Parts: sequence; structure tokens; C-alpha cells
Amino acid sequence: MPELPEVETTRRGIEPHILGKTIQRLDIRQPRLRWPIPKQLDACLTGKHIQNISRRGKYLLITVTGGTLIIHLGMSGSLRILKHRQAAGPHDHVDMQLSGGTLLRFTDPRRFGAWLWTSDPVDDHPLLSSLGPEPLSNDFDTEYLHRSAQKRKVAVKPFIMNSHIVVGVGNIYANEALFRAGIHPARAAGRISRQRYGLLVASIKAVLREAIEQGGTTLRDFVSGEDSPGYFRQSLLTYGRTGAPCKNCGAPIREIRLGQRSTFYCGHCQH
DNA sequence: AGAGGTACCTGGCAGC
DNA sequence: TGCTGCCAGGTACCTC
Repeated sequence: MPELPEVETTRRGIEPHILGKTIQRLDIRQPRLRWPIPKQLDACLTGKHIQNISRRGKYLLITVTGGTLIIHLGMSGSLRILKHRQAAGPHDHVDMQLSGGTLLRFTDPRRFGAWLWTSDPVDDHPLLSSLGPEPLSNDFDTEYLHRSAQKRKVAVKPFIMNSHIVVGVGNIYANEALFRAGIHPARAAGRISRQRYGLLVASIKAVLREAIEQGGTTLRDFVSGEDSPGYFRQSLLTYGRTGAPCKNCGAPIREIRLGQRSTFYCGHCQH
């Protein structure tokens, strides 16, 4: 579920419901996520006011007095707001009870997600300190990406999915951005011209912006918790379309594996 | 330093 | 119906 647009959609979805509220209690049913939920997290959060909800890459950052809760949704995680009591299912690992009767519930079947705490400046946290720029910021530009790719032999698709190069570009949007830029996903990162990196930077920004506008590829109603098909899914030009005609030229979309990830491209349009 | 593989987990699905 | 194997939107960490 969560690539950057999904995480940003989550951030925007929960913010109006939790900003300014007081954390009354944390109910941890399953502490074994990617890393164990810290034992002291409950004590760190209880009684604190939520001051800010931000995002760095795919990390959600919930700032309270005295520190920051760092949440990652992993492969299958989701957050939703419950206004009415609802029994917890087997994958509902954490509930955050807030003032005014609001509940923030974390669900994550595969448990690749994370709930961590830091009382230091959040950008100094080891998970965040060496991340690349935000793809929608001005720091992520043609010059930066082209320079970062010099002499790199890795294929361009895993290159742009590397969070130390740029954050937030997951498998779906990497495929889509490379298609829009006309770049073959297996091409060595160091063998792409500056001009073509200009196209790629613009494509990454465009595809992420459009996906955020449409609420991500999977869409969630944060209040009711009902899942509904993400509107961006119908905009996908390559992802999951193996054998289907390229919407640009009609040639069949091909599927290969790069860095153990499914990769989709048009052999006619992408070089 | 860079490249590639492994690990963490569960659920769903294709194929037998 | 049930088993097996493979796949899944992420990413830190290990080895070479």
C-alpha cells in the first residue's frame, strides 16, 4: 500500500483528527514490528499534546512535547481514525486513545512497519539522518540526480528507489516515472544524459503529485475505515500491465525482475 | 564505496 | 479441498 503518495494521503487524513489532541493511552497488542516497539513508548506519549504531524520520505512524524513518534507503514501498514468503538482484529497492533473519544488505530498484517521514539531532533535519528532529498522539493533537481548517478553501474530503477538518493519512490511510481521519461529501467544509472535526467526528475515529480491529488493508488476513508479502490490505479501505464498494449504505441508491456522487484516497461518506448 | 542478496512477516493466489 | 511455492506497494543490514 504505502508509497509516498499513500503516506502523504495518510498524513493529511489523520491530521485534522489528531492535531492538538492529548494522548490518553497507548494500547499495544503486538509490539513485534520491524523493530520491537520501545517499552517506554507508552510513558513517552501518555499525557502529551500532539503538536505536529509531518512526513519525511515514507516516515510519518508525530511531534509531541518532548519528542517525536516515528511511524513507518512498511508494506502493509495503515492508520485510521475511529470515532466509535470497534473491536480490534488480529492485525490491529496499536491503538492510540486521544482526548475527545478519538482513536488512532494501526493495522499491519505483515508487520514490516515501525513505531519508534526519539527525544532528539528527529532529523538526527539514524533512520532519517542519511536520507536523500524529498522528491517534491527544490533540492531534488536535474543537477543533483545527474551528479549522484556519475559512474554508478546499478540499473536506474533501483537507483531511483534508493532512499539515500531520493526518498519516497517505490516500485509502482518508479515504473511509471521511467515510462513517462522514456528511459529503460535496466539502463545503468551512470549512462544516462543530463538532459534525460531532467525528464526523469520532472516525471517523478509529476507522477507523485498526480497520485497525491488522487489520494494514492489505494484509497482509504480515514473515518469509516472502509477501503475503496484508489483512483490512481486507473492511471497506471505500466505497473501490473504485463502483456497489455502500451498506451502510447500498442506494443505489449514487458515484465522483468530488477533487484528482486517486478519491473514493467515498454520495449518500444523506453531506451 | 558500490552492488547484490537476505531478512523480517502474513495473506492471497496459481498450480497440482 | 488441501498442499506447495511464489508473489506482494519497504528497506536495513550483511557480505563480497
